[in-house]
Amino acid sequence: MYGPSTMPSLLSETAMIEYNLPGRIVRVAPRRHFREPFEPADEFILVRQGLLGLYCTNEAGGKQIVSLRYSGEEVMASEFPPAYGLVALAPCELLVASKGDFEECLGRSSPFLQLLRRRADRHASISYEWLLNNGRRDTISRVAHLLCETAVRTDADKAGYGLWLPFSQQTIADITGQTAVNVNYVLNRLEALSLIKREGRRIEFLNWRELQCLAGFRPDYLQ
Amino acid sequence: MYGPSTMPSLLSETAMIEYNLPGRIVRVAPRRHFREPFEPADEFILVRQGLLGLYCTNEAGGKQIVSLRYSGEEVMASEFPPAYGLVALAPCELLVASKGDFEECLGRSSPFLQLLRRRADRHASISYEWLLNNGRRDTISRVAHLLCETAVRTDADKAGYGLWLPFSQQTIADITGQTAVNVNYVLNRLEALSLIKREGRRIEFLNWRELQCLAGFRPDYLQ
DNA sequence: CGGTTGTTTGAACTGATTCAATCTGTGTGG
DNA sequence: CCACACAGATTGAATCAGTTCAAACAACCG
Repeated sequence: MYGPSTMPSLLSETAMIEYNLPGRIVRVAPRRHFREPFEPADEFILVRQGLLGLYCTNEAGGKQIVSLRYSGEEVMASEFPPAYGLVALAPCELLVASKGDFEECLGRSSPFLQLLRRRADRHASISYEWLLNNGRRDTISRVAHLLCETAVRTDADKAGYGLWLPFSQQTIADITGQTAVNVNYVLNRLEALSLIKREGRRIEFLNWRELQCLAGFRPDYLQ
Repeated sequence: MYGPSTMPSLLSETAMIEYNLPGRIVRVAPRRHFREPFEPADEFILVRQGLLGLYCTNEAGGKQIVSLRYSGEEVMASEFPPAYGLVALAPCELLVASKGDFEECLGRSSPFLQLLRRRADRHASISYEWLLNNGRRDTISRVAHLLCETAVRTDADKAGYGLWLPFSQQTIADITGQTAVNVNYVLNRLEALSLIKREGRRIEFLNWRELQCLAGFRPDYLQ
């Protein structure tokens, strides 16, 4: 994919994709659905800026966010229309490439393939952790866990100024499988426990160690 | 991987793996843990017979089964020790191959790679569906959904003699994130609704259509 | 300014858990 | 063949975590 001298050495993984894959840039406003469940997904998507959520819905209209793609991460094309749709959880700038171009690029470059395998692996690990979270932890631990994961994935400062949460409380509810009302209670509880301090969506971690413990958070699964 | 004339044409996908990948055969008794969480996973595993569960545990010892691998399916090797362990949910016969041999085989054959990508895709779809299930459906729908999924994945007869469930009620609880006691209630409820009939672990589907509806089951995600 | 999205709070309700006990089937060793 | 152990299934009663419904409030944006 990249010849030894044709590419700057400290280009990040993501830039490596962007550099090699032809595609169009699409901007999506927050809360907009970029793709509905069961629509064909014959395009590869790279999130250049923003945050994309993969969501499923049940018959009653309940929404469950099943995966998050932060800036620099990707959504694979799939052979069959997937059961999940895509929402922009923040203003997004996407690089959208055709499946053909993507496959071609994949066939051309072994490092590119390696990279995507590693990433698929990581997404799977996170799914498993979320299943554990939603299946076997109470709501306060679930929210605490999401805070920890978000801090690590966005590389937030765990001691100083903290984390700017990219989620509304409703979105936290959609991720952790509960109601927005309860998320509000739980955030207050975390604050009452002196584990975090809140100002709007900004979260300051008052006791990162203790919060991880309550959440059962072990960053290993993020590699 | 296979030359046009060196391989019988109706060999299944799985046989294709088995045929090409050197490895040792391991037998695992039911309920035995084949690998604990956070142990290195430097081997590729093919389930030749039986049923393997990938599970995670929380601090309190609660177990969550996060994925199932039926006969013919595989567990990938991973670069880092994964947070999940492996349990045999039925007597298992596994083909265990070294990561080196696996990678070599992968590099050699493009169809093999395609196959594994398709499978990884499917595993991801199932994880997403499980997240929706555990996050946004009540316990009766969750169990109904698992019954439907199991019937389709094991290719059970949906009208006639039905399905032999490979799970104890505790295992169903570990998959659907509830207690074994409640699973028992729920199975009785499904029977009272005349959706299924039970004799031990054998499930007869009295109204497959209606059961799918209650479960919110759409087989699409299984391809 | 008015409309929309998001946050907060209270009170009533309920689905599911917890704890505890009993019962069934199955395999094992004496 | 019986006795025993063990995994699994079943049932009941008390409790509680989290939902639901409803309403008010704050913040944001064009």
